[in-house]
Amino acid sequence: MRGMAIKRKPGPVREKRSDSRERLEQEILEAAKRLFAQRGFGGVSLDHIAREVGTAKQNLLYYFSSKEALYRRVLHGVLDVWLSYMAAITENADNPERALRRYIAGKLRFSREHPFDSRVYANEVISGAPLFAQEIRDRVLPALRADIAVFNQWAEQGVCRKVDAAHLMVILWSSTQAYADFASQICLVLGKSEMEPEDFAAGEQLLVDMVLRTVLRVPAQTPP
Amino acid sequence: MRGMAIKRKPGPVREKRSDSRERLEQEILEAAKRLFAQRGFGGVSLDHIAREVGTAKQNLLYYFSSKEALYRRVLHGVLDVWLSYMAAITENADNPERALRRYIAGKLRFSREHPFDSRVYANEVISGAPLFAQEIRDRVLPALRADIAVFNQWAEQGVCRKVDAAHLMVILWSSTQAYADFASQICLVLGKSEMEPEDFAAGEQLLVDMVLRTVLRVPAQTPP
DNA sequence: CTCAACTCTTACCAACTGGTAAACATTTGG
DNA sequence: CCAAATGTTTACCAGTTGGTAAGAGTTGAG
Repeated sequence: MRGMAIKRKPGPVREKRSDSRERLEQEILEAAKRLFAQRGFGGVSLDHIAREVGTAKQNLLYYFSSKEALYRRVLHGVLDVWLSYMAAITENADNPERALRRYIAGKLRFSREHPFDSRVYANEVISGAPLFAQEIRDRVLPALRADIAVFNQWAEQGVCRKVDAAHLMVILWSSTQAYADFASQICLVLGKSEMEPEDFAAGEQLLVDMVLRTVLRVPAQTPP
Repeated sequence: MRGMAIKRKPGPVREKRSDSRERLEQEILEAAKRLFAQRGFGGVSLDHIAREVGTAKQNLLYYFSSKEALYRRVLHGVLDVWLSYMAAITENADNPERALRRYIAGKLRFSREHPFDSRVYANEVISGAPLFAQEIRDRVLPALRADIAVFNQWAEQGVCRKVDAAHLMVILWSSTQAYADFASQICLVLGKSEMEPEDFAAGEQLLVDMVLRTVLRVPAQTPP
């Protein structure tokens, strides 16, 4: 299948890996992510994941040295995605309203587009982040601290009301996250079997409204 | 053949037989709750719970007919506690500001006083509430619907701005819940090893501020 | 074509899983 | 006091767990 000129580039420090290897590795990670999201680390067996991918458990252990190693890889990928949606505030430090709007929109988009990533993250944090605290410290906290710093700067400049930025981030983070993690409950509340784009839009509008009313000095131009 | 005991049903037929039974049963439920909260249903073994209580796995199965039965009992208890903290809105339907203040305070008190209950609930919802959807439908939804109805009534009476009550409840619910479920992450953000009462107070103040600013027509008397 | 590296499968394993059956122990009512 | 009811422990089970060892198949560069 891969007869054509395989343009396996020099690659990062790795040796030559065939496309199929990379593809299967990715498939395993995807399946593992879905299952870990639903049942947590302890609730999933290697066999379970392997069957999902259509291979044998022992083959997973060829690609990943242990269950924990696989889980760590999943977590790492989750964090990559998560962080990629979170840069709005520092990128728009000159415009609080735009920064907040984009941040909320981004986090909600993450919840909609990557619900499994969100749930893996949530599961890990709920169990006390035993394997992940360090990575959170190293990668999430700096980003969060930067956001908080921007908030405080806005307050000092008088552009914004002085609010507790850390707790504001907690509220933003948790309520946007809820649209992925607690989707099954939100569906029950809304009386639907699945959330639709307009439900995310409604949540976004309300949350943006709440935050802007709280943070901005000048009333924001939100619809009545 | 021992004694004349015919096939003995392990299930409890009598209730007030002895205090010790009730006490141990409660101990088991508590330990199970703690472990399920941390690792989810699939991540905990009966043996694990039994050792925590200081008895043997087989004895758990004397008190609870199966692992799932035990888990259901835990969930049921969790929901009892959860609901007991949630009546503020309908109880104060005549006073929106007081209702919202008490609701938020109550939910946060629940998160502080019953973090394990909160996490068990969260775990169950994240995995799609496979064993719990019915009970949520029967017990949580009516309460939530009643709250939403009160909101809409306020809006119709012109006491409040018209907001999407369902999504407001999602935001309230998730952000208060976060102070239990995501405590480990909040601690990292706050740079503490454990949250203190003043952290809950700060979160409460901000959340109340946000909600009242959004919902009330007359600016609330929150501190600047 | 050849051979070594890469990928996958078969065969195991000891520890653990939820659960059953029965023996043993303790409490309790008469 | 004694027997029945209640509570706890021992013995066991078949299936699953994460993980190892080694062999078999496949691939591609020379």
